[in-house]
Amino acid sequence: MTEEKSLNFLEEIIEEDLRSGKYKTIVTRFPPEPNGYLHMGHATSICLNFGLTAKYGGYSNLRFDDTNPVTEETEYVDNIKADIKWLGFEWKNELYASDYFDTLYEYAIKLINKGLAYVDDSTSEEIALLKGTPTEPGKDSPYRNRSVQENLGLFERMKNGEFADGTHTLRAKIDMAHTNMLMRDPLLYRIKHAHHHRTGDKWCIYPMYDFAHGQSDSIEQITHSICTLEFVPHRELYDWLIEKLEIYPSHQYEFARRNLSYTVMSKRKLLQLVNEGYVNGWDDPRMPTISGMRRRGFTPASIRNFCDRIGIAKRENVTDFSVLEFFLREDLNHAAQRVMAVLDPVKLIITNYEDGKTEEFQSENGPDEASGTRTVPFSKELWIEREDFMEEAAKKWFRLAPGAMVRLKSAYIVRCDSYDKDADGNITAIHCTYLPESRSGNDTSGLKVKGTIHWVSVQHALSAEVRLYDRLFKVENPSSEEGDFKDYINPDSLQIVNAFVEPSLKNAGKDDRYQFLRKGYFCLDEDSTAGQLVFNRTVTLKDAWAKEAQK
RNA sequence: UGGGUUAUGGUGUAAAGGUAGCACAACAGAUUUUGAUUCUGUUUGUCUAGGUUCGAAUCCUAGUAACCCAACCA
Repeated sequence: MTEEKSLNFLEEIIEEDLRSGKYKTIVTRFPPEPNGYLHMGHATSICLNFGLTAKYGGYSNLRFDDTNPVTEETEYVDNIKADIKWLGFEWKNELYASDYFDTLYEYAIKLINKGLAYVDDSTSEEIALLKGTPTEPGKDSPYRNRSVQENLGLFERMKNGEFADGTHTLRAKIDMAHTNMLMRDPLLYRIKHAHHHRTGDKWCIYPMYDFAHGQSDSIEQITHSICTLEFVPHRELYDWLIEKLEIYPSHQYEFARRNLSYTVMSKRKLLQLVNEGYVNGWDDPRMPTISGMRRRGFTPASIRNFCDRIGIAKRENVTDFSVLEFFLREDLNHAAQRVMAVLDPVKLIITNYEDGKTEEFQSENGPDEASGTRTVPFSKELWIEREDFMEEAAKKWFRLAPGAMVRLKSAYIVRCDSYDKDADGNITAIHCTYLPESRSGNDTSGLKVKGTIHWVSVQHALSAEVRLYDRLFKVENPSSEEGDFKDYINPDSLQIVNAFVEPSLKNAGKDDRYQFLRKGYFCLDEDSTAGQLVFNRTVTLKDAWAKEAQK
């Protein structure tokens, strides 16, 4: 069986580079800025960068792009590393752009000596003004033609801390009339008297992204530097700097960032959700962050499979959330232990079952024979799901209704005889008779019932808090709607219920995955304690009845 | 007449002049002690207009639309 899988455009480039002998082996890097948490968009990049070197040989570095000390913190570094490991990837070297600050400083001096960089005393407003606009050329700064000696002296004084923040910058000397705004004498260094999470107070000048990223790539001899489409205009500058500096020629390639429907994926927006209390932190299970998805119960494999399947290209896109859910369910279907839990309980009383009697049934743990069985206790009074009973059976309804029969999973067939209602019209109890000869495993009743429902024995049940999560936004693309994206938050994205779960869940483990039969996939939340079980719903099961009911 | 990038079913992604394919979604059916899973089948697409060619998603010409670029952020 040779299944031919087509290549994406990056794989094509790499295969050509390998074939032509341009490279013997490839090196990529994942370059997060340690100023926030990783999200699903980063996962795409991680899978891509690490996946490429795994496929073609070579290795990937983890490099923190820590050139802005004001926003960056070590706490983020640790979380980012944990997230990448959890996703299942290993970097060859853990590196920091700040490791290269000395080299970068020398590069700057080289540029000054070549007459290709100058110190500008303009304020940021003045610089912006002289920059022009996309449709109008810029004008030269009055400081543009300083001598090499003067520039050298000023740059050194910048480094020595003789100037206040914002008073001087080092700029490349390219062309103020260039059609590419980034080539209009871009800033290379700025003054920031700030404490850096790694270099401390050694520096008060810090390189800009454009004077750090490509140079770091070059220093690490990255062969394929992969980034998102908004960096396309930077490539011209990326190449210019490498050429003028005469350093190892890394090459930049761009792909379109991945968007997911019903969520937002920018650090800025996610930060707002956290800061303004719409969610409970970066790892809130509704967040598209790696940590949030982990807490929600996503598996690393489901995320990796998703990234592989949706592919990579250069056009704008919004991937349907259902694709992610598909890979989640696919993985969980095999990984999850089956258990019974009733989320919206109503009491079912078996009138012809002996008072005080208890039986034990064996129920399968999973779809594969190998997953084995577990013991579930049964008695006269059970909790069942309120939605599994209808006073008047609908068309195609094959659950409980007056006169109707259902199978209690792994136990007996019961028939509904009557039910109790309170003054408000709420069902308070359902009375049934059971068929002793329909015992699961040796059913001699000869009856075939269409419906099977889950249950939990009242006297054996454990109570648990269950957090039911739904999509965070009501619309597919909150960012493209009128007004503020937060206006489209789904008010029902979290619903907390008190459920009854089968006693085997007493020993639920942190990494265990469960399928609450017929209800969805769940995992233990970190808020869970010995006295109070707390479960998160990862994702529901597909529900054919819900669709039928809508008709 | 700023520059750049991109256009293939509802969504994502293939097809390097030769049968428009795959996945998700949707729909129909079979199996089912989970209305799950599994299995079978069906619907839906090349931005527009010209041109080259026996033959065009692909090549040419002219349009159109969307996105990115004017942070001492990355």
